[in-house]
Amino acid sequence: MTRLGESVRRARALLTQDLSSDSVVRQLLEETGTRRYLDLSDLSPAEQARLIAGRAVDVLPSPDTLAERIEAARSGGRGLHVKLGIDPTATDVHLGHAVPIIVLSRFQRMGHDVTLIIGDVTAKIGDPSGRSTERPPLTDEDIARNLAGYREQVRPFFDFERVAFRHNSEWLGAVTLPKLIGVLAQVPASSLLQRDDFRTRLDGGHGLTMSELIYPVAMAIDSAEIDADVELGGVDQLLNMQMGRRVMEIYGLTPQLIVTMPLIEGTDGSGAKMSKSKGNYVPLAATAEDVFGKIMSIPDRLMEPYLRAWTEWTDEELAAATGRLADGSLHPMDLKKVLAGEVVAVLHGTEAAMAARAGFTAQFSRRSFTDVGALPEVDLGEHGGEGIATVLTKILEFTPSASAARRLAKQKGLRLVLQTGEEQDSAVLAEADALRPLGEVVAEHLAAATGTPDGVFLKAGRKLAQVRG
RNA sequence: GGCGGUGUGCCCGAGCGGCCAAAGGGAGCAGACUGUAAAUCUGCCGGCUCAGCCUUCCCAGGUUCGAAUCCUGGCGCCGCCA
Repeated sequence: MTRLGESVRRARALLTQDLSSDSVVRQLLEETGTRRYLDLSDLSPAEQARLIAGRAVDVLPSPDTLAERIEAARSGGRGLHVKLGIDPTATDVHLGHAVPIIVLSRFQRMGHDVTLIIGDVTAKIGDPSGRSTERPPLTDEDIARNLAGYREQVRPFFDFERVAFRHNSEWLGAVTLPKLIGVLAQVPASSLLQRDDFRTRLDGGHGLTMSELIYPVAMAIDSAEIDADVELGGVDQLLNMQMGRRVMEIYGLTPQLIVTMPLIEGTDGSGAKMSKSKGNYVPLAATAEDVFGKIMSIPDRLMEPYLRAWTEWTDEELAAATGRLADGSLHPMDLKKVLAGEVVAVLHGTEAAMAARAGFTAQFSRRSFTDVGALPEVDLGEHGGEGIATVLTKILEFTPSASAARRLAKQKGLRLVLQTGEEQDSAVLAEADALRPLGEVVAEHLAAATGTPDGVFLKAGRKLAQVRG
C-alpha cells in the first residue's frame, strides 16, 4: 500500500466518528495536514494522473495522456517538467492564488520538476484575459516587490527550496523581431480574434492593442523555451495555454499538456470568483481567527469545492463526508468547522487552528466570551470618557460613522454583556446610550449587577470587543 | 476633427424650478429565526453636537426669492461621420 493509501485509511476511520469532537478533529487535521508534505513518488503514473485530474477542471488532451507521459518520463529516469506562470501583479495574495500552487506541490512531491515563470515581460503588457479594458503596466520595482510578497505568503503551501524560478525576460528579451515574425507568421490571427474577450472589446468599441494581441504568443514562447511537459493554470488561461501547444509545435517540440484549475467562488456566495476587488476573499496574511471566521461565513454549498481546492482530501474522503451530510449523521456546521480548521492549519499550524476553533465556538455559540482569544479591546482609562458611538467608529472601527453606530443601537444591535462564570447578562443599549460616555454606561450597568463580573463586553451587531479597566 | 447624446448617493436607475438628502431596484447592515449557512419577514441604509443643523446630484461660473432640474464654459463617457 502506498503512503497516501495508508493515510487515507486512517483518515477514513476518523471521518466515521463524531466530527463535533475536538479530539477527533485534531487527529484529522494532523493526519491530512502532514499529507501536505507527503512524498507521493510511490504512486503509479495512473494514480498520479488521477490525483491531479481530481483537482483539475480539465486535463488536455486527456488524463490518460498525462499518465502515459509520466510513464515515459519515468522510464527515461526523469520527472515531468511542470510550468506555472505567476502573474506578479498581485499585491494582496489570497486563497484563490493557492489553488494551482497546491496542485503544483503535488506534482513536486510526485517527483516532477517545477518551474515558476515570473512574467516580468508579459506583466508589462498586462494579461488581457477576461479584461474589458486595458490594464496599467508595471514597473520592475513593482514586480520585484509583488513577487517577494507572493513568495512569502504562498510559502505554507509549497516547497520553494525545490523549484526553479525563471523570469521570462531571460529569453523574451533576446527574441529578435525577425524571429518573432517567424513565429507569428505561423499563428493565424483568426485564432486570436476568436477569443470572446477580445471580440467583446472590439465590438464594444474598447481599445485593444497589438501588444495585448501578442500576449498569448509571448506566454507560449515561455513554454517552448523551457520545454514544458505540463502547464498549469486557471481555466481562464485555457486559450493562452493552448497557444503554448501551438507554438511548441512551431519550435519542433512535443506540445505540453494542459491542466486547468477551477476558479473558486468567493466567500460571499454571490457566484463571483474570489477576488480582491469583490472583497470576497480570504487573504493569506490574515490572522487565524479571521481566516476561520471568513470560512465559517461561506454558504454551505461552497464547502465541497472549498474542501476540494484547499485540502489534501482525496475524492474518496470527500465522498465520505458529503455522504454523511446527506444521511444527516453529520451536521453541516461541524464539517464547515473542519474545513475552516484545515485552512487555518496550513497557514498557522494545527495549534492555531484548534485555538481559532475554540474561540469561534466561544464567541458564536454563546458560551463564554472570556475564552475567546484575540478580541479587540477598549481601555476604559483611555477611552472611557468618549461616547460609545465614537469608540465604535474611531477606536474599534466597527461602524463607518457615528450615525451608523446610532442606527445600530436604534435597531437593538448594540449590547453590553457582563459575564460572570458561565452566566451572561446581556443588556440592549438604547439609542441615547450610544452617545453617552462608555465609562459612564459601563459603571451604571456594573452597579446594577450582582457581584463582580469576570468580563465586560461590547457587542455591536456581530462584532464583539472586550472592555478593560 | 464634425454632428448628436449623456454624466444623479456603493452599483443600476427615476427625478415637473420649490412638497428633494432626492422614487425604485441591487448590494450592504441590524432585528426576529439560526449554524457568522440557506430561506422568510421587518427595519435601516450622506454626515453631525440628530424634533435641528451641515454637505451632496461631474467641475466652475451665472439666471432666480429659490436649481439635481434653466443658461454659459470646462472635463469625462457613449454613438454616428471623418
